[in-house]
Amino acid sequence: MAQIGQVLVDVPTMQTNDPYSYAIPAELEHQVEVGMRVTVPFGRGKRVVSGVVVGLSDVTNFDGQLKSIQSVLDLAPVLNTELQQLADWLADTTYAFRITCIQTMLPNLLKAQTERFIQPTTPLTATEMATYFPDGAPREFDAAKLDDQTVSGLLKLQRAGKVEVVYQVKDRAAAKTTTGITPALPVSKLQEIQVTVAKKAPKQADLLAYLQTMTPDTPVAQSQIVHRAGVSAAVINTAADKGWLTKQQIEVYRDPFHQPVKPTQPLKLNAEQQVAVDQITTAIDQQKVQNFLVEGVTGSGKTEVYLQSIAVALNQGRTALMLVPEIALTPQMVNRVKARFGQRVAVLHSGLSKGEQYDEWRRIDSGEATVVVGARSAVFAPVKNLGIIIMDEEHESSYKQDENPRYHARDVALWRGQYNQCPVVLGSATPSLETRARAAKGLYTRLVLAKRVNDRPLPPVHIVDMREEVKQRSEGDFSQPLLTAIQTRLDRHEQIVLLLNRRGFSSFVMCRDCGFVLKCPNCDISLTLHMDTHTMKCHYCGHEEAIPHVCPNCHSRKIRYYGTGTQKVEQALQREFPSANILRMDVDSTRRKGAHERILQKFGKHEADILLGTQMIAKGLDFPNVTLVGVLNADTALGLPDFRASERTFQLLTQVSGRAGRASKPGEVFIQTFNPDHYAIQLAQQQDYERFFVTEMHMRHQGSYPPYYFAVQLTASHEEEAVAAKAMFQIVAALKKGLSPDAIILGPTPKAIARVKRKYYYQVVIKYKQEPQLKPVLEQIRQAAQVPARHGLSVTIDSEPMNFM
DNA sequence: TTGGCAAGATTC
DNA sequence: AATCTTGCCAAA
Repeated sequence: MAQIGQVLVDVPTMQTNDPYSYAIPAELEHQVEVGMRVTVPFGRGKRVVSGVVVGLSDVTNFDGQLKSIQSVLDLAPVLNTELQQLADWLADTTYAFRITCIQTMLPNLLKAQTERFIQPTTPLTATEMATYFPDGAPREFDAAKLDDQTVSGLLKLQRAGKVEVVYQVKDRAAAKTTTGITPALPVSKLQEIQVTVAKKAPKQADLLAYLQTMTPDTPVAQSQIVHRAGVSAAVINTAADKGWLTKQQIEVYRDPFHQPVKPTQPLKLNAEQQVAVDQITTAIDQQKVQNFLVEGVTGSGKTEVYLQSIAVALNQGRTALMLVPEIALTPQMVNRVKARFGQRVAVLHSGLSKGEQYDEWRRIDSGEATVVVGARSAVFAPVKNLGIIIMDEEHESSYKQDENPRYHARDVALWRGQYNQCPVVLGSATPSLETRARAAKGLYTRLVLAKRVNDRPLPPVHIVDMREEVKQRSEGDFSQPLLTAIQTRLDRHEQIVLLLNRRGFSSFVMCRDCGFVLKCPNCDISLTLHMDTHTMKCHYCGHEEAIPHVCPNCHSRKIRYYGTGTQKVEQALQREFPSANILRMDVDSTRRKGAHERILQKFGKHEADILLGTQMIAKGLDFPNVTLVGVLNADTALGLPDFRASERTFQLLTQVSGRAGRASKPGEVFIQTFNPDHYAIQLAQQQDYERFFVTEMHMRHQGSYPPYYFAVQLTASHEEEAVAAKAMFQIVAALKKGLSPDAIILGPTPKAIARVKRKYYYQVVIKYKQEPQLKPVLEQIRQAAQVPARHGLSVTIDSEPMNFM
């Protein structure tokens, strides 16, 4: 039996990034396993923290007095062997702490929290008791919540040894329980009683009859019995008193899906779909690590290919993981999977409560659920024996996490495919350049679905040159052709989707006399006007203030709104079409839980004529009555300092264009732009992904950008601009010294938005092809960043960054 | 000398 | 992250 446990403590720092050795006390010897969470004493005081056992051994190379594991938080490991290895790989490739990686992989509820209490050790004076312990009991000790005087007073008492701090690690993982019922008598006996009470107490007889149908020793929830036997809780209580049945607490899953889904059968595939399914099937059959790129235009039936591929894996007794972007994880989508695979499906996404997430996680962990559908973090679902991994809308930037660990779900999916010897299927109508380039190199098998399932042609796309429009009409967000087109649809009672590209765009307040722009006091960006709350808000830190009526700079009254916010467009639109019903969908109108779905449902039922929204309306919606799609400002993203600006614009325009005329009615698309000649817009009009790919690859080659080069972004931030800048210059010096001359170092430069939440940001981007010294150099920078970190300087490393802002 | 505080080191 | 340790200041 192992004597020593290697524990990663829940303290995310460089110094504690390696496991610490703890003795395993005899009474826990048979309980502790690798992958379990434990609590351990940590530090010279009485501090207790949670940790994860990552190894067992009989020896340790720590030459000191070992402390003992205090308690075990799990009955079974929460990390299986695969996920343990994955955590190590993740920490290694993303430059994140190992414990942070593990926390990210586990459901939120398994993140134990420590609480600190302070209590007297010796009788205190009456005054001291009254001042510090008014309740006469130990109190929670959180320096941030108490005022300075109380804190210093308590610390003084602590130094005098009169009070002590005690720790408690609170595990929040709690399965939901309900009252369960088991028959307490054999069937024959129950039947006997049933006959005697039949006349006088028919309800009791009903209950007795039901009890006879139950499997012995298998409790059924009381609520179920009330429902099925048609008896009240009072009847059950009486029965319990008479000793006919016993009550006990049983664990149940919180069921986030109340409405039953009607099962569906596999659809007939067209030739292209069949080829795709056949190839994927072969890979599953042969347990081959063969990865696929399914490149299918909107409406080409990618989902059906996914579903039938999943069915193949399930038929072989294996499991399936399907990743979709959070925004596409609508009930529409989830129901399609549930309809095909029923109870075997588990869904993981942020819309579920913590408890529901934990329950879905347990259903997967126990093997009860064999199909997992979820957003980014679902890639860590504890599914065993994976037969296929699918990643839909592969190009979506939301697959990359923009906090530590900065992982890309695609990389994790490929790792798990390798581990499980199963194919990974990446699907998109507009694949990322990285993926498409890898397919070109033969790393992925490319499966093209060029035909739309109903053979409907893609809608005609019109480009409206807004430069001309502005010349002719003075101002406004709508061009004449678009207004005419909207009117036509309204007359025909057809629906319209209008997209306002909000990336890098907002409505701000500017003084027309002196040019003063109202800015956030904490961040380096202008405040956005919000008409619903009648305030100016900062989109980065949440700062809020009143709308000025007089310019704070020159006291002019001519301070006006500029730019285009959804609310402003909605008002203008309403003015143009007073009788039209408009639904607005943006960050504000969808903040409340489920608001997103409610708006879509309303629109689906044709309770509105026009759906006006931001990026979020571009994804996966299928409304047959929509015959017109308008993009109000196609090019606001093009000017951004990001080498993916063209790619994002092309993807967005192609995706929205696919939203028009999906059923029997023909559709039409209008794209308003100030850059009508830009290749991203031209090629989106022609829906020509291949030519866009070739053109953009050429641009990337010219600029030495991914996918020709790898990229790493380093960022330093501090409240004082000079400190952040100086740190970045030192980092650049270290990079230049350690890396080969072939590495291209861009910067240091202030970030595009240089100041966010009172901090200044400086960044540098390294582009490289082969750089064996990169990892050690970055590790060294990470080490060096530990010391100044406490003075408010933080340094982050982002491998293959998606966000350059 | 004491005691109060910030910077630095240490945590199996 | 949260202690404990160290080194330096001034008050007493």
